[in-house]
This record gives sequence, structure tokens and C-alpha cells, in this order.
Amino acid sequence: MSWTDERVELLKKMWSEGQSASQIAKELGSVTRNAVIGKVHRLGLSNRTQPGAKPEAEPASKPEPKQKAAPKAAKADPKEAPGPEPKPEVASIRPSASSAPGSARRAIIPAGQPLPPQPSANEIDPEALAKVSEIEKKAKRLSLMELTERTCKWPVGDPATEDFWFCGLPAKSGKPYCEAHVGVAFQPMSSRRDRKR
DNA sequence: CCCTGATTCGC
DNA sequence: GCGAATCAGG
Repeated sequence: MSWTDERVELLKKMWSEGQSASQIAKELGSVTRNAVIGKVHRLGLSNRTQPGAKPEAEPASKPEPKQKAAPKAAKADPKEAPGPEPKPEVASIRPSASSAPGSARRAIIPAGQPLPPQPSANEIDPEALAKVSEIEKKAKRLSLMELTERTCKWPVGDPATEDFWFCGLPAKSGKPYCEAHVGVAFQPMSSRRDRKR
């Protein structure tokens, strides 16, 4: 398949959304992340390394036999919140139907019934919990289809809701979850029992 | 090892 | 123009 207008549009959209080249490639299908990156560059997207002029010119007298490595380009990171956390407000890992960037959040409370039976959060290591709520902010928010063998499959939100997604962060070794989620998913019996703190 | 984007260069 | 191979880095 080739770069049809539609495909290019999707590419632009996803790229501007901060999606990774590999994710875009998977979404498009029939292309590798390399293809995506190549296209991105050809389209002039990516880094803004030369707003107007580029005072970097090489006449033509010293080709410099070593033109392999890239000098490392500065990249803009749309996801980076430098602001200090006023209050982590660690609450629950379950009803994580929390902040949905720029979208009106529909507080869809499950009709009547509280929460489905789940591994009691009140017995989980507080630190692990904090880590989870922390990490969910950085989650990739993958859809079911985007999960791979090594992406965290920890579900967040209510499947019946629109804001439901999977963590998607890199999962560790054979496990189905990322570091943080493994922490709350696989609590050693020993630590559950008589923990003091 | 997993991943990311960047660059090169034959096609 | 395209993208695999390769590079550089996290």
C-alpha cells in the first residue's frame, strides 16, 4: 500500500498527538515504523530545527569521511509536566475514571452496585498504589487492539465507558503488566500478611 | 532486552 | 518518494 491522502492524514494526526512511530505504523498497517519515520521527515514534520535559516553550510571541499552518526537532534516532548505535584491524592486504582484530557468526563456510576469484587485495594502496599496512580498519568492508553506481548495490559476505567484503556507501558519480562502494575497485581503473600508499617 | 526517533542511501 | 538498515540514545 502507498501513502494515500487518508493515510498521510492519519499519520499527521497521530504524530501530532505524540503517538510513537511504531504505534502509528501498527495503526496504519502494511508499514513499518521506519516507513512512518521516513515519511514524517519527508513531510517536514518532526523537529523544528530550523525555523527560518540554517547557518550550517558546507561549501564543498571537505566531505568529512565520517558522516554516519547523527548529532542527536533535540526533540520536543509534549508529555512532560515539570510542575510539582501539589497533592498526589492517591485514592483508588479501580475507579480510575479520572482526568480525561480535554474531554468532558461522564461520571457514569455503575447502576447501583458499588464495585465488582476485586483484590482489596486496602491491603495493597500504599507505596505500590501511589506508584500506580502516578504511572497512570503516563500510560500510553492503548486500546485492546494495540496491546502486544510486551505492553502492560492493566485495564483502567470502566469497559462500558468511553474512557477505558490499557496502561500500555512496557511490561517487564514475561509478565502481563508494567513494573508498577505488577506491584499491585502480584503481591507476595508474605507482604500481605502481617505488614506493619 | 525492550523501546524511541534520525539518518543514509539503494531502489 | 520510499523504507530497510543502521545509528544513537533511553
